Amino acid sequence: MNEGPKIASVAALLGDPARANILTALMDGRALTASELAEAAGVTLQTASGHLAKLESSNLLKAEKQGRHRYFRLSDPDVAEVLEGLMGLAQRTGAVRVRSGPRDPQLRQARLCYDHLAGERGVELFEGLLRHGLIHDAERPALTEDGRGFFMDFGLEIESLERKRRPLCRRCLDWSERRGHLAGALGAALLQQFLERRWLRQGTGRVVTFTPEGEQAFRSLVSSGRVS
Amino acid sequence: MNEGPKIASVAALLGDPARANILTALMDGRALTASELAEAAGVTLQTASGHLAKLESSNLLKAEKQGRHRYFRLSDPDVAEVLEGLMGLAQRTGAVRVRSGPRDPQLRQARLCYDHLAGERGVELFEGLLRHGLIHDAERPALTEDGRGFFMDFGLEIESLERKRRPLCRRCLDWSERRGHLAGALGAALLQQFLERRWLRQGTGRVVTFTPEGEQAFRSLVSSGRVS
DNA sequence: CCTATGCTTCGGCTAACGTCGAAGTATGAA
DNA sequence: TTCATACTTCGACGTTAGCCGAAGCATAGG
Repeated sequence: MNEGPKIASVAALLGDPARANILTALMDGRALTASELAEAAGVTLQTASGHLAKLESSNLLKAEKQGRHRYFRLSDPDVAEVLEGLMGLAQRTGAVRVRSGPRDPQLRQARLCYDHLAGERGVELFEGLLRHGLIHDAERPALTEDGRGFFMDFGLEIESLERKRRPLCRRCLDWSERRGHLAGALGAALLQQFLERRWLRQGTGRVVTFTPEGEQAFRSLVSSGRVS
Repeated sequence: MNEGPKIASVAALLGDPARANILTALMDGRALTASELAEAAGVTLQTASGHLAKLESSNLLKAEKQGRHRYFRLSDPDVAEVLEGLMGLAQRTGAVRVRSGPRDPQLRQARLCYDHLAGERGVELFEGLLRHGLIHDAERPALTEDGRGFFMDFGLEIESLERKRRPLCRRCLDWSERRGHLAGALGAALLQQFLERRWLRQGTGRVVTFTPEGEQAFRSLVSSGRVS
């Protein structure tokens, strides 16, 4: 009979609960590591690794190596569209809709990206530092003289950070904002400093939330390039 | 994490080759019987019945009883759209596109619908008979006096047909044309007559093809209401 | 009534695949 | 180098689910 492309293999790929969870976790366009996806899918790392290999070799996912992590994202917006369509069908088949928890908006706002700040706040911070000349070059960021002084005043041991093999500054793509945020040794040290100053509190999982004082101080830092 | 409706169960439904074949066979909007779908899927009737039950209870298919047949069709155009989307993904995953065989167009043109003529030709015949007053009432068709004479001249034993319990005329929905064609005892007898006169030759499966003479005679019948 | 046909249900067999423990590779940090 | 972390590969176990034979309804027609 008349048959188009075989949809069965693709659909079977999407039909496994673990893989479906992985894909839905990536639907907002972010890139996540294998470990994160394993947790999202509720399976062990080995199992997730197998799934990710299948999804990648079917061109549903693209992988990108960054350090010792592998970041996965949907290979194309089309994939997300089909997933959307399937969700539409799922509703009418009686599949339960799980209410989007309150954690997700929080996650987009401020979260840990391995060891530095990501999300809206992470992007704001990065762009604020650039704007006030504390770092320069958005693509290959580096510390300026002004920035050096500022961060040392802020309590960071810049010299010891520079002796590490790890690059001081690095741009990390923020997948919820599709823009850059600050990674590298400086990014990690800044996050630590934020936590020590109790500007930030670590929530469940990767979520971090600003304390009221932290919120105020962060605003000041971003807008004026200074800490009050 | 943030999860929408669970796509896994639906995708798993589409992920079985037999079910995928069933669904793709229905993608053009036609309604097919369980047996036809079993053949299309390449499985036995029992197996297909199980699949159809699942697809129906998931609201991907709607069933309609007609005599001792059950006609299945996609419950909604949305379903076809999602299938289309999956085909798109399937192409890039490297799934092979099977060229549309030559049988399908033939099938749309002229085929057996149980025991009478269906497809484009079936619809043409039905509408020709109506137009020339050989039958009347497209919804609940009945033989006219003119028609009675015509068909008896044509070689049909109308009187014995009328003694049967089976209704003489019946309208049957043609799913490739979405219009009516002639069923009932008269429809069956007409098909028999066409075959006996060698206007029609039975091909593989449900396909029937007109012979050159048959084509000409059929044209004349439809356009003028007479046989030359 | 009877037979034929279309379809469904039941039961058991089988194959496929997701799962995880354990071991192996690669990268980063000290 | 040494240790830790991130990830992959291998192997085996276990569940799932598709599949078909056989038997059971339901409808059509004689």
